[in-house]
Amino acid sequence: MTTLTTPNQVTLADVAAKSGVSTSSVSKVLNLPAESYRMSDQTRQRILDAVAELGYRPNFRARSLAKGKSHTIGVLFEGSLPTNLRDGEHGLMGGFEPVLRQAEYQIIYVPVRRDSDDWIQLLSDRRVDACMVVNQLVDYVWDVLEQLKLPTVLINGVSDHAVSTCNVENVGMAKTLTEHLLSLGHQRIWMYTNIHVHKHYSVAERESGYMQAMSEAGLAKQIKSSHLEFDAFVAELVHAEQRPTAVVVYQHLEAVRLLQAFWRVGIKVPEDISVATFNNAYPVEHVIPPLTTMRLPNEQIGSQAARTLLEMIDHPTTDATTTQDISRFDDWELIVRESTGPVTK
Amino acid sequence: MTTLTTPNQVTLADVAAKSGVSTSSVSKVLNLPAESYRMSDQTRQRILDAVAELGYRPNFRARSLAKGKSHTIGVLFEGSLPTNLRDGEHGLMGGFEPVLRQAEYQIIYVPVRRDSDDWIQLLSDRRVDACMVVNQLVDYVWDVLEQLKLPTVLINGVSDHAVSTCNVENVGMAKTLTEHLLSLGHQRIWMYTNIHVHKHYSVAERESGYMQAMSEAGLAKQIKSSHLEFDAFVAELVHAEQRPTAVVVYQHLEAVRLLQAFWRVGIKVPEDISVATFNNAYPVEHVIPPLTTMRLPNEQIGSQAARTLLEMIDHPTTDATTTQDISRFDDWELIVRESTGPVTK
DNA sequence: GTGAAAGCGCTAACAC
DNA sequence: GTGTTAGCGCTTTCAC
Repeated sequence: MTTLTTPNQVTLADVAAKSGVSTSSVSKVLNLPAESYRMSDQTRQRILDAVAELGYRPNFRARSLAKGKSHTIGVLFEGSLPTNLRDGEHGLMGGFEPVLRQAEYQIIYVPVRRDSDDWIQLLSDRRVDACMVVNQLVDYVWDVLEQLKLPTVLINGVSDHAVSTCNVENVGMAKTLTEHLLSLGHQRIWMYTNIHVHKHYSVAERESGYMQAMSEAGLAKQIKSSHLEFDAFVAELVHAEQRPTAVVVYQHLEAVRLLQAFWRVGIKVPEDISVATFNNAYPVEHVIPPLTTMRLPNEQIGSQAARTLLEMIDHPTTDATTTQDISRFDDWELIVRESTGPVTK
Repeated sequence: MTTLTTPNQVTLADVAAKSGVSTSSVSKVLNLPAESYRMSDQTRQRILDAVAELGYRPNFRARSLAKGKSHTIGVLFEGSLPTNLRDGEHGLMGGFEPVLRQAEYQIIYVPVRRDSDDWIQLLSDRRVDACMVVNQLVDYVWDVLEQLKLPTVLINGVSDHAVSTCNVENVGMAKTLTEHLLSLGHQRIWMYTNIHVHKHYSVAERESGYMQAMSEAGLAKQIKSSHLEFDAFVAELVHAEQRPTAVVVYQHLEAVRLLQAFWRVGIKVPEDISVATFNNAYPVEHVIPPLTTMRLPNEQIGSQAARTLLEMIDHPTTDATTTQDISRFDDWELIVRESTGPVTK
């Protein structure tokens, strides 16, 4: 921790005056690599001392203006702040904020909407240098980003457009989760996704992982993946003549609700049915019973996305497609809790 | 929705050129009230047309530089993003963001720490115009804000210093919640606060409300407010020779955990014990059983805080204490769910 | 090795 | 009524 000096409005000129040089010399010392210009070690030291002594910090805005770069990146999402951006201490934010802060980038969070252009104004007013798009890149957003020629990284989404993406490897993850249930002796395992809420590439991928695991276990005939609304699904399950003994739920929000729904009708978890889901976010650990989940590598994804973006900003290519890089993260982790147990009959 | 024109880098000069006037005229039209200068309606209209036609938007940074104000406000908090800032769609953010956005203020979220001065650098680099401090104003933060002479509003906290604050009226809220339990016939009602986690002025206030309600019901002797660690409290309650029939929990996080703890030891909610808490945040509605809570007026608080802050920025007073205004919000709401029920024995 | 000067896009005082 | 001018704090080119 440096001394808590008054973080006053010291300017470059003050530093220059104090060290008896011009502002341009100070600027060089502060911004350019030492090799790229010539200056006596003496002067350099004098300048550095003055900077330290005055507690000088560059004015972010003035610098942006002069450089013609805003040093701001926009984080775009549809609707309200996605829960995977942050849960508790973690989430994507935990990954990209430190990286961007480190690189002295400012972040603005931008909710996008089809029927308004507030968000376009915002991107425009702030002259953002680049964007991270979270969870999906819809067409009207893509159109704008392309027009603005903004470097873009898509996080946790897929797109037909030539855009770099950072994603979870969902297939393997879902397969692992399903295999956990299989290893407990379950055979009638359903999968549930509230497709009305979650329209996302990962739905198909997780289903695919579930199906692979089932097929490999010789249970292809048992495969059943429901896309009903929540209440309809509960009704379907409860009244099934062959009720499943386990269910893989696409997302923790529905899993939590499912526990409550089962409780209402007297179905015991895990005795009557095991429940497993994705995303080790609050409150999966604190519900009744604690949920077995897959921890997603959100922080890694976030930090990789930020690094990719910085890279794109530093090395702009005219040919957008060459910068496109697709990362898949597979360092998820199965966390077994009490919502899954051995099949009982 | 205006037409989606390319939000290009149109400058004031472009507008000036297009409408055949000087940049200062354009600037006047855009920034000053019509009464404060003279200009022919014709020219004004020509300028307005050009602005519209070119889709001109001022460069936020250039404007800040010229005005010497950053048009940025810092939202300060200790540790990680407080949950009351946002839960789901609501929370304090839902209150202040629209107000500040409307006033064209930018928000930066600043985690503060005693043993580092990153955050001071951040405030300093960005030359924030003012601050909102969330949940508590600790001394080392106050010292800095005072030194920087930053207008400040404290949200959901109290302070000895002369600072404007926006708070919940906790006493009445806790009293109402306790009265709900009393009206169900409960007499042995405990209160629980994990004081190791929550060190906050509202702890005492909520306790006070609880005590008032108990006293007025002639149950002063039954008052018991525990400050133990979570597990110790559970143990104390479970093994009490006279177990309470209801418990008021300071915060929803602990209430959720309490439900789980009771489930583990076979205590039924609400048959054996009723649980009531504060903060109608996720997942109180989805746990087993759904929790009775008080909805806090977070959005109102947030928007009031933002308005107060803008006011302070616009009308700076040399005498800080005169600007101090204390608001207490009491439009909370009791939401009764299944975790509270009539006393059974 | 170092500094002068122009300019980033805008605002505001002051001329005319 | 409208334009000129001088900055805001910084970067960068280029001259010395």
